[in-house]
Amino acid sequence: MSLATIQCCAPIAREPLSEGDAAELATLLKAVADPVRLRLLSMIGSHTGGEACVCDLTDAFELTAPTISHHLKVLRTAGLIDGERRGTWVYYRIVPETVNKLGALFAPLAEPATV
Amino acid sequence: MSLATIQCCAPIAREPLSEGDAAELATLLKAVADPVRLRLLSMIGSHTGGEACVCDLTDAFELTAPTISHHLKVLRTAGLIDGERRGTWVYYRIVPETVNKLGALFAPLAEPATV
DNA sequence: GCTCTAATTTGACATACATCTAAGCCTCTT
DNA sequence: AAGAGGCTTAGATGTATGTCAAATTAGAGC
Repeated sequence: MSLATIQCCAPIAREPLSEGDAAELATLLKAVADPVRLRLLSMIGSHTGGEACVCDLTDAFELTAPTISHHLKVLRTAGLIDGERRGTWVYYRIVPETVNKLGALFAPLAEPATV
Repeated sequence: MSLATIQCCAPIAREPLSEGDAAELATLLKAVADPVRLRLLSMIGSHTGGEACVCDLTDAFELTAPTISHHLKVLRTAGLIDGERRGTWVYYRIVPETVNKLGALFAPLAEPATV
């Protein structure tokens, strides 16, 4: 790691995003830019075993099952979660690699060391 | 820092977000969940001196000045950038604290150490 | 096979949003 | 003070999106 990598700002502020990268990242960000989907994501990720049943998620909101299902589909299409049917129920879990993409985009490259 | 903080997942996956926190974060994320605004943010942040003139930004897109102005306003309202008029031109710069909020939300709490 | 529950899909609707044109405001220059 | 350039605001319009009700698929158990 060179000194050049030590600076104050996130990767998004290091160099201009290409049009293509921006479009791809915007799609990912749109998926999480909703209060219900943020809560779904955090509920799935923090649930025991790292996975949650749709039934648990639906009960936690004052929304209909189709609406929750819609939001889960948006998250799954974006690659943020992955679903699996086991018997009667469907379980979702987080895809950490995709979440990390967002973390990398906004994470500061270094702490404000001595300053 | 205790051992408990060393785990695989981002803070969003640590515990369920409250309704209020989710709403606040969603507002912030909506501001960046647009390809034009992502590029604006990265162009401003990576520009020499950490600030960019609106004129530079407008020329970089095939969009009208009012549209760019609108996007800048969205970013500014979200607290992601801050603008200042100096003479004829208006300069924008990034507000790192706000960007860091997003970084903190999605950043893994620890590297996949030995695994 | 039939029924019940879990979850998704479809279609409709109201709202939110990205974009443009036209108009207005601020600053510098002449 | 009058004009010109830079930027924002206001209003209009087409598209995208969040939500629900109704219909559909899938599995479990009787």
